Amino acid sequence: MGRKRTKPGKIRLAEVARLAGVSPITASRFFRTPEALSVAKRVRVESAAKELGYVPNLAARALASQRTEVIGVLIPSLTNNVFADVLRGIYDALDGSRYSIQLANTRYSILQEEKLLRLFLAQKPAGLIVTGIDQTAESRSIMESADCPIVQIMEIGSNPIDMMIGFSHYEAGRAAISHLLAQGFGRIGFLGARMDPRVQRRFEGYQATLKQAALLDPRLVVTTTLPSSVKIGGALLADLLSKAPDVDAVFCANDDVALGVLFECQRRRIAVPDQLAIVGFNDLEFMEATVPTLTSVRTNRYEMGRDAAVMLVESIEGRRPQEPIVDLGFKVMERQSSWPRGS
Amino acid sequence: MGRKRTKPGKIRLAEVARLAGVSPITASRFFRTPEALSVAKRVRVESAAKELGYVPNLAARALASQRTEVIGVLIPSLTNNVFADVLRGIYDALDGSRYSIQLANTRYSILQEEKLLRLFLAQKPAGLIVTGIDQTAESRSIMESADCPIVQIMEIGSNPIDMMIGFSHYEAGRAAISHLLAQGFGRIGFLGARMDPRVQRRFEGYQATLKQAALLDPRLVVTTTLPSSVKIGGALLADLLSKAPDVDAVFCANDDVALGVLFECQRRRIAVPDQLAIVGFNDLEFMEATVPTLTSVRTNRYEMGRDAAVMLVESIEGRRPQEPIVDLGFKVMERQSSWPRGS
DNA sequence: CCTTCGCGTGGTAGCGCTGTCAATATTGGC
DNA sequence: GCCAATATTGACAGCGCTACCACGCGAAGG
Repeated sequence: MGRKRTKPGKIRLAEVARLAGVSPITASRFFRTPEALSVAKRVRVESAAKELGYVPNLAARALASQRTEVIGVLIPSLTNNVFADVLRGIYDALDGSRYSIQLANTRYSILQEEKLLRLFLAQKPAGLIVTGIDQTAESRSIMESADCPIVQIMEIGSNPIDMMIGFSHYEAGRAAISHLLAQGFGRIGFLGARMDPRVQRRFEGYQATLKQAALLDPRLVVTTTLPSSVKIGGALLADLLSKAPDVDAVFCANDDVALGVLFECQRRRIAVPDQLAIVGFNDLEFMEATVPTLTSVRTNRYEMGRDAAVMLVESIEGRRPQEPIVDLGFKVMERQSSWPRGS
Repeated sequence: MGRKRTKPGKIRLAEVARLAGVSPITASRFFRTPEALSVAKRVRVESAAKELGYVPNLAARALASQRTEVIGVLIPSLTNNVFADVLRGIYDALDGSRYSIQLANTRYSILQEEKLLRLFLAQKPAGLIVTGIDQTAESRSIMESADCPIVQIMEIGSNPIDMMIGFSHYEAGRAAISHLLAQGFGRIGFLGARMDPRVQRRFEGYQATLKQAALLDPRLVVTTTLPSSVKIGGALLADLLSKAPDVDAVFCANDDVALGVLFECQRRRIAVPDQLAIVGFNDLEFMEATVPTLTSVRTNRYEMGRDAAVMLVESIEGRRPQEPIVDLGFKVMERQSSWPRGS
C-alpha cells in the first residue's frame, strides 16, 4: 500500500514554511503574490527560502494551478536568419521573467503547425506566439477557443486571432518596386525562393506596382519552392537572364538570394547596378558590407520578437494592450546596388 | 473545505480507463510500457483514448513520476548560424519522440551558463546538452551530481562530464594552416572575432603550426571580442593590412569574417587568391557560391546536433553508447580562394 | 459601543498521474 | 492433475503545490 517516496534531502515549500514559522499557504503566496503578505512574514519567508535553497517544483505548481508559465513559440524554420533575430528578441524579452519558452518548428507546413498547436495547447501554456496569418481553419478555431493570449508575428492582417505584430509584406514589396521605378529601372525581375505566404505577398506587391506602371511581364518572374540560399540566388538569376536578357533590375524576395545574384553578376561580369540593379529583402547584416553595397528592405525582426513577448506577458498578466494590431513597418535601405542608371 | 475544481469536460486517464473497462493504472501503463499489457487491453485502451481524444497531463505525470521528458539545451548564441544548424539537428532527432526541448541562451557567459544549469536541473530534465568544455568548476560539479545524462557538444576534450560529441578545434586550425602552407603561402594572418574558447583553440592550432614552420609573426594576428560579422571581417582585414602589408593569406576563424574579408579585397582591388588567399571556418552555405569560391573548414554541425540528441535519448533509455566521446572530424574544403600562388 | 469592511492568514482537499507491492490469471513442467 | 513460475492487473497512497473558503483582527462608520 502506497510508498515511502519522500526523499529526506528534498526541500519543499512546507519546509520553508516551517522554518519561517508560517503556514505553507502563506509561503506559497510569497512566491506568487508577495504584495499580499505583511512585510514581516515576507522577510521571514524570503530568508527561510534562501537559507534552504528552495526551488519551487514547477510540475506541482502546474498541476495544482491548472496552468503553466510556458510560452509556446511556433516558427517555420530554425535555419532562416530572419527567425533567429525574432527568437533573440523573444528570449531577450523573457529573460529573467517567470516565463519559459517552448519552441517548435513547423517547417513551413500548416498541417505540422496544427499538430503542434494541439500539442502545445493541451499543456495549457500561459501564452502563444505563432508565425504568420495563414493558419488552417482548424488551427484558427483551436486557437480561438484556447484560453490564453496569442500573438501572431511577422505579418499583419485584418482579423487577428488575438493580437498581431508585424508589417505588410505586400506594402514592403510595393515599396521595393516603387524605389526601383523611381530610380529609373523599367524591366524589373522578381526572384523568389521558398514561396511561403509572406514571399507570396511581397510578390503580389511587386505585381501590383508594376501592373500599375504597365511594366508587368511574366517572363521577368522566376521562382522556386526550394529554400532560399545564396546558391539558389545564382541559379535563379541564370534562369531569369536566359528568359529575359533585357532585365535591368531584380527584386529578390530574400537577402540570401540577393547575395547569390550579386556573385552571379560578378561571375558573368555584369556590372551592378549599371547593367543590373539588385534589391533584397530583410536587410541582413551583410547587405551593407558587400561590394557594391546592396539595397534591401529593412524589417524590424528583433523588435518584433521582443514586442511580441512583451505584449503577450502584459496580456497574460491582465494588462491587455490598447491596440491588438501593431505595425512595425519597414524601410527601404537605399544602397549602391540600386543607384540610378548612369549616375 | 476543499473545492469542486473538476471540470466536467476534462478528459482524464480515469475516463479512458472507464471506457476501456480497465483500471486507471492499466491505462497509464498503456502510455508508458504498452508491451506489458495483453493485446486485448492494449487495443481497448488505445481505441478508448482515441475516442475521447485523451491527451496526458504532463504536469501530473512529472509530479507523480518525479521526472520530466524535457531535454535542456544550452547554447551560447541564437544568432550564430553555426548553432542554428546544431539546433536543427537536435530538433529533427527529437521530432516525434516523447521528449521536448527546453532551449536557453548563455550569451557566451559561463556564469550565465551556471545560472541556467541550476535552473534546468532543479526541474529534473531527462537529459542535458551543453555547449563546449569550458564550464566553471561549479557548473561541472553541479552537472556531475545531476542524475541525468549530459552531452557536451561542439568540441571534444579529454575528460567529459558524461558524453561528448564534436571535433578538435585545435586540429582544425592546424589543418587550415597546413593547407595554406602546402599551397605555398608563408605570411599567413589570423583574423578572429568573439574569441570564445573554440576560436581560441583554432588560434592555438594556427600558432602551433606556424611556429613549427618558423613562420609565426604576432603582427599577423588581429582579433576582436566583438561578435563575428561580415562587416567586422572587413575591419579586421583593414587593420591587418596596415600592420602587415606583406600578408599573403588569412585564416578567418569564422566564415562571416571570411566573407567580409573577400568584400574588403574587392573594395581595395586585392586579387584573391593571387594577392591574398582566404580560408574561412565552418563552411557555411554561401562559401561555395562566392566569387572566387572560398576555402573553408567544414564542420558537421547538423550531424553533431542530431547525434547528440540520439546519444542522449539512448542513454536516458538505458542504452548507454559504447564510446562516450565521439569525434565527428572536419574537412578542409579546398576552393579557389586558396589556390596556389601563381597557378 | 457595536457593526461593517477588508486585510492578512490558515485549513482542507484536491490537481491527474504513477511507484510500490499485492493479487490474480496464465503457462509450463513433472 | 498439481504446483511453481511467470505474465497481467489492480489498490492504495501520495508527488508538492495551490484554489477555495473561513476566520480573526483592527479600522472606519454610525
